[in-house]
Amino acid sequence: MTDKKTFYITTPIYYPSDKLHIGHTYTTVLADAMARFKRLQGYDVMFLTGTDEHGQKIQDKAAAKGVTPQEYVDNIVSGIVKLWDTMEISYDDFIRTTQPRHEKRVQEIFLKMYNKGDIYKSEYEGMYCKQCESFWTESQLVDGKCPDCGRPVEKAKEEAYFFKLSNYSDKLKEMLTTTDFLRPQSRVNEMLSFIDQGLQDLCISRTSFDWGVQVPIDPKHVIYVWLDALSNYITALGYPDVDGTGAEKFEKYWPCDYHLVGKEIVRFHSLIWPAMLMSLDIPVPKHVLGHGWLMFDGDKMSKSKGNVVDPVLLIERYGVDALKYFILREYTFGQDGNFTNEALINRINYDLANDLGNLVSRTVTMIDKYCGGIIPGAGKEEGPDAELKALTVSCRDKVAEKMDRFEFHLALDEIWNIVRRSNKYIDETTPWVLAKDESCKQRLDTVMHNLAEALRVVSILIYPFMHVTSDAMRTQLGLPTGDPCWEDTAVFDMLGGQKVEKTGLLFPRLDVKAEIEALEAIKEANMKAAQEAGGAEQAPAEEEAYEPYKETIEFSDFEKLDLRTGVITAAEKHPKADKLLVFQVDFGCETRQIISGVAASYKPEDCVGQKVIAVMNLAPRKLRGLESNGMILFGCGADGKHTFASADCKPGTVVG
RNA sequence: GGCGGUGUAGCUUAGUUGGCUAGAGCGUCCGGUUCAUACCCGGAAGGUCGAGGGUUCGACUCCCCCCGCCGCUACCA
Repeated sequence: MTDKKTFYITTPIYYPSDKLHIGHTYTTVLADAMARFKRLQGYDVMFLTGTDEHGQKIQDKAAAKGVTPQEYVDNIVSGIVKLWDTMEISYDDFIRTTQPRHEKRVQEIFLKMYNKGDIYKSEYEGMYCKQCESFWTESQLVDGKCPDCGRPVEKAKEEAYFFKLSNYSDKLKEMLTTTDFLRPQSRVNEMLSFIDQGLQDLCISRTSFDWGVQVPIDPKHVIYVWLDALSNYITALGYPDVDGTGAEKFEKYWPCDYHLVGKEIVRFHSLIWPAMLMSLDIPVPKHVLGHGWLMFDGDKMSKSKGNVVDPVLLIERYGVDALKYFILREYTFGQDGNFTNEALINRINYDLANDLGNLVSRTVTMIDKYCGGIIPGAGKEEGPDAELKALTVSCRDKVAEKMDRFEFHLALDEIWNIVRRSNKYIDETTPWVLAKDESCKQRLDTVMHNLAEALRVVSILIYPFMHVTSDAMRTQLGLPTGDPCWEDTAVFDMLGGQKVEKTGLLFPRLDVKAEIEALEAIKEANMKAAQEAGGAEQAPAEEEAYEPYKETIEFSDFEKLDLRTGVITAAEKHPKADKLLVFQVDFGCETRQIISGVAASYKPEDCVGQKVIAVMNLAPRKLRGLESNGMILFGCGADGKHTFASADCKPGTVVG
């Protein structure tokens, strides 16, 4: 038992159906830096990450590969663990939703909520996206497809258990408005307006697949995604205490200090998750932090485009610390960031090689040359000494302040102020001039001492962000490596007598042009591979091509459709809807008004004169106040673009 | 359409409760230095702080309106 203040931070648990990319790396690196920083400050830290391994998608993928779901996820998860090892992520626990410790507790959580009366059985009907494991109401669909991933959905109906999310609307609103639970603040309004539109109860079980945690009171159901996945944050701490071993960790670390999540899952973490906890009568987390996405050359990264950045490749080329530094220094938490190879190489060269690396190199070299390799003790203060000292020892508070606001980039910038000031200090004191004059030996020693001190402090401050480099610096300064002491950043004159050790360059300077060419070449190869990928398991675009056929129908079913050609005689934007165009279509015998959701693909004026095929006998329906009488057929691309389906014949011709 | 965010030098961006010549990094130009990874240090040029209007002694900072971009959300028979 200690009295240390605790700090609990989590990443989302990742879905192991694909290789992780730099987006996952981003979240995890942020969490890792924060965890390491808090440990350095003396907190008792619990840093949790893991994997969310259930669901139909994994069951399907495993089946396609001819392995069991467990074998399938074991394989991928081992890769994820390896990646975090490579990245030297300092997690304290790695939870997998297929572990017994999780499964039995999720069942218990289900029971608790059920006994509370917050879970009821009903029937779910909706459009289901396998990829996202999400049901959507028809109105949520985009072009009849999953609004999240754009893939086709299928109608599904099944008996299911529901969580009374709607019961918690008021409490959630109160939580969001009276606390700083959710950051950045701009997301709060989005959540509030989402609540105001009426929260629907949440479907939390499925019967259509069985790769999941069994519902304890109804074996044919498995617990479905969010109840299973979100619970990891407490099951990992041993809640609920199902085996009588006590939930010490839960007592100690809950409520969580920070759930770090990408902006795409902010909603689940700030509505469903707290509501679940309210149902369980346990405190909600202190904060949910939504961060932005990393884009690539201004584009959203996606497998199908082949512009996914592979962290392993970058680590192999530049080292863990370089990649971490770049990620933490270049981007602002909460905002989207743009990843470019040029920015990466530039950061490495300017900040790491030129500024920090070169500073260490020149300092150690001079101590070697001028002081026989031994760091001199403190001397008389003069000239710029005071300024260097003051800046150096005051840095820690500024860093801590920035870190408390998750401003990693500003925290690093603060540290680099010491680096920049030190380089300037060398120019001001000109040690090489002092070295030529024996009478200046004392001053020279003092200058060398001060530089070594500044570097010592830097080596501690960068530890949470770049511990490999921190250790390397300390080795060169003749200091012990391993966990440095936070308190040592507040004092200046600690060194004297240590033997410096030249161990080589911290960061070699890169040939910008050559590196970018090399990275571009790799990217080109990836894009080409993505395009040529025959394996349907790769790109969504490929899956699109193999979109499963719908159920076979009889000719008599087909005959029910009345398809005819027409020509658009007038088109205008729907006055009350952004995505809708209102067409007047001449079918020979009559002109009808038909509305289509294609405003993103066509300008009204470009549609006039367009020959179309339409379903004539579809029941009329009002859309935002205007009646649509029939349906015009379009080809629907994966990117949401529509193309008119047409036959080149005169209006009114029957299509069949 | 509703709600919210955002728009600052060529690029990336700081700017707390309105107040000294709007800061920084990269790029560009000029100069200095040689301990160091052709690095480092200094200086300069470059901003109508998206457009317009208002409040004020004074606004990048507050108010109104407009434009651009982004997010959430509604409409896609």
